[in-house]
Amino acid sequence: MNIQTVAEHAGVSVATVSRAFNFPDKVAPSTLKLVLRVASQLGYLPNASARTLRTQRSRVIGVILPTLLNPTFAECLQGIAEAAATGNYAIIPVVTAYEVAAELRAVQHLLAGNVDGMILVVSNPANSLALQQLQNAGVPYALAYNRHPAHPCVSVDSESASAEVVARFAKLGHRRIAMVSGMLAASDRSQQRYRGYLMGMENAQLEALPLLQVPFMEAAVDAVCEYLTSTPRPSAIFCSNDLLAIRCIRAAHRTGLRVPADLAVVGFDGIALGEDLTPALSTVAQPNYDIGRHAVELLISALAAGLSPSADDSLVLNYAFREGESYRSAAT
Amino acid sequence: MNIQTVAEHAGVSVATVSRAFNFPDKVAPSTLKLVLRVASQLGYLPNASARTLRTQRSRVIGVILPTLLNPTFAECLQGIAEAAATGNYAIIPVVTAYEVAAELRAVQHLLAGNVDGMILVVSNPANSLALQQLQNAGVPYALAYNRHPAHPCVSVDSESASAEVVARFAKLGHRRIAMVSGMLAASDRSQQRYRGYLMGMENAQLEALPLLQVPFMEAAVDAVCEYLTSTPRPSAIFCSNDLLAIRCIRAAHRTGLRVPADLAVVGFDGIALGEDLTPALSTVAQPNYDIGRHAVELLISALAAGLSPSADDSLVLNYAFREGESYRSAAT
DNA sequence: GCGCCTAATGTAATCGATTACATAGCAGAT
DNA sequence: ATCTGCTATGTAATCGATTACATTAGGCGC
Repeated sequence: MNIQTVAEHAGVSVATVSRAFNFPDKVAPSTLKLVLRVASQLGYLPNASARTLRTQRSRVIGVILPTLLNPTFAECLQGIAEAAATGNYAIIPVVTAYEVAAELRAVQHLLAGNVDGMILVVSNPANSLALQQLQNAGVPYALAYNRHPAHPCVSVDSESASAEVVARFAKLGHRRIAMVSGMLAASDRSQQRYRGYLMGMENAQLEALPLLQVPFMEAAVDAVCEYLTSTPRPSAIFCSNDLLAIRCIRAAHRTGLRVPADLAVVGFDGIALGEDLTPALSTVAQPNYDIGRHAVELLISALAAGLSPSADDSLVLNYAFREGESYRSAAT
Repeated sequence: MNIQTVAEHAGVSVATVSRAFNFPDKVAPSTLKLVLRVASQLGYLPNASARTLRTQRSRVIGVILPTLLNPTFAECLQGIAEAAATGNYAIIPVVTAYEVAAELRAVQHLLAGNVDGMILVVSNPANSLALQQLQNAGVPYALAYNRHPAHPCVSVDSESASAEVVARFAKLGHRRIAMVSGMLAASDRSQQRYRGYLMGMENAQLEALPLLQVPFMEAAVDAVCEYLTSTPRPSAIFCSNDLLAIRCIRAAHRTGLRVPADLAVVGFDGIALGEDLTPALSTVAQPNYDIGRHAVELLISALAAGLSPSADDSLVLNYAFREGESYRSAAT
């Protein structure tokens, strides 16, 4: 079913049919009604590829993110999906499993796919080949979670947030405050959070403990168990994300420690599930949904104006420390 | 950058360039090398819309699912995404928030978007307008999680699984076994699980308790708290999904009950997070990732053969009862 | 050396929209 | 009555690929 057929059935030209759909007030009201009736009778829907080919605009946004198995990104993608739908855009998500090679492939693939713009969460914007590729292709984009002065980013101030967590721990009397993260090399966020931790410790005049980097999520519980049975053990743990925090709590229980009585645990991300756990997860809650939503809105409004988002458009959203129940004063 | 330009730079015709990309063995090796070199120098990538327009195949799969805020579907989408990428397909996901009107809109939108096929999780395949629409558009599709004899589905036997859960409870001495679910009307899965519960109770010669239907996730904890303080309270609760189960555990703690000592809780879905909770969530683990993956593989292999998946292609995957720690013998 | 077959390449139609430009018709001004 | 200007509509070029069909050039058998 194409525009030609509709035109014939309605006894008008293809131009009129096209206008009926794209500029309804450019055709006589009677003609408009006729065309729309015929079109819906025939079940006509304008062919997206033809339109894209002609107009050079696809109304599709590519999305590149590490994984959907972390609810943080799933929540973010939900925000992206809804905002895109609202703006009449479709999305094509691609997952990278935190691998930079996959980021590059994804960009390449999406570029070939004629997307109008892209939202991405990259490993590290500072040295990302994917972003470079994107820039000299001239395709508009916005980063989510990442933070870099040279790129349009929607993020939160992970560093301050992390320092604040440490400050709270310190204020409650914790002295041995440890940090657990994934591999620092895998993400700029972990790095920022670690810097925040170090800063927080310095501010509190406490000695930073060696960072525990967990290479794989699956290895987390065992690694933390081992860490907790070494002496002297920390009284508080700050985790660079909520999934790790949940595993720390599990590790604590497994080694016979009660949370928060014997060990305080705070995460980072604010996944929705955390609130329903027992103990409710204490965490730095990022507005994951809104990070996605804002990134899309940023991109879409730039697209509407016919330009690319610039670094000046970057947004720093507020985080909120979520009290939870996995955290409290140091035992005395 | 288009095929024309590449052809000129390489001193060949557009047909040769096209063949170099699509049928490399139909051009002389020397020409092939030349064309590919020129193309990569110019950064040429075949325009997807033009190709789609001409070939009538987009290599895009539409995906319709309720939400990404439930890790069940996020895990499934991860499987879909990876399988699609492996098969060289892109995906366009659309979320419906469990609303049938949104399902219909999504189908319409994706049909207009020239997708080659669709994967969907609908509210109820038995009376889905979206599926009808899809069928008379002749677009190949496969359902995930849904179960219906007239459609190609990838699912697990929710009914048997649920009956099995009840049987296990009964075997451990539980007599007052309750079920909590979302609104039954919202999904065929809940209905199947409820039927399984009823069947299980009958098999165990126990009296089924009235079903607690929770209208919104946010209302779950309060609703369950109220339910648990009514007398006589159940000693075991079977939840139609893991998110509810997690909230039941929270509700139990809030009303002063220990899990599993005072109340046994079993969920359904097998979200990855459940394993890391304390107590580890007991649940009917569905292979969420594989459900997505198989649905895509089913669809892709039908597409490759130039036809639509049929109801006969339906797959019933195995579920596994995950023991967890939120469940044990009734107190005596 | 001639004809035939095959391999390599080229020419041009085609997919289905959008849109610049052309044209027709009609109202109002002069 | 003629001209001007505006509205409604039509004609045809165009976007960038794929591919049926045409053409050319060697290779091989006889």
